[in-house]
Amino acid sequence: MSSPSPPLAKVYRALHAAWGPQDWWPAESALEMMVGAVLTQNTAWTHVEKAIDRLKADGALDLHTLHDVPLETLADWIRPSGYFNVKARRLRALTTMVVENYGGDVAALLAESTDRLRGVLLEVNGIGPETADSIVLYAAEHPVFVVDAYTRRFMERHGWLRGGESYDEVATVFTDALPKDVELYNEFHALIVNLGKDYCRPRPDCSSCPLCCFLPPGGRIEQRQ
DNA sequence: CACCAGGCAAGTA
DNA sequence: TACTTGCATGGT
Repeated sequence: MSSPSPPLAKVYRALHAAWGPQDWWPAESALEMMVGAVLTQNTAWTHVEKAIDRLKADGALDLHTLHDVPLETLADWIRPSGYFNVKARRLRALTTMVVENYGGDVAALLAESTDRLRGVLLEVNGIGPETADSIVLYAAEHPVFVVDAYTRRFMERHGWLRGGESYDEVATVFTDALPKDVELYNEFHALIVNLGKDYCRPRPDCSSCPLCCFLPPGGRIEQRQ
């Protein structure tokens, strides 16, 4: 027995009709995309852009440069993205994995099967499920659904999750309800992030919210504490 | 001034 | 296993 899938295909169409393509992931290369995935952990994207701009300005957005410079130098480049000491170690762990196991060839890493790629990324200290799946979806372009805090909040507010589900359980709700399609998962995740945390708060006029027709039975979306 | 952003790992009970 | 805490800048 399984509970009915939430109407995620309809939700996606409503969001996409309202806001259009989100143009994720903004990056000129797979390496830049992977670096951004680490730098954006618990961090606003505008700050990540500053850090990536600094790397580019110094010609440092290169696997071997990132791998060879002192951690202190790396940390200084990425300072605007916050947690710079932690993230310097995480980037170093990532580049070390690519150098030691893939001869420094990012494309070779991304050519792994979905499950192997996800597993290899999760082995890297500092890469958890969301960062790994962001790389698998946006860099390798395999159809995995990226679950973040916004995804859970959005699903819980609509009554489609109770809360407390594991990462993989939440991802499965999406992959069970939708076709396995890279473009779809790409746009849907971006649209959910675009919803943000303060959408559709109870208010007299909710006409600007594209999701009013998906309110839970008997009411409006629950207000956050 | 407070709050928090496209998380994760390590420590504690 | 299930919480809690540290990490840090910069925008609102």
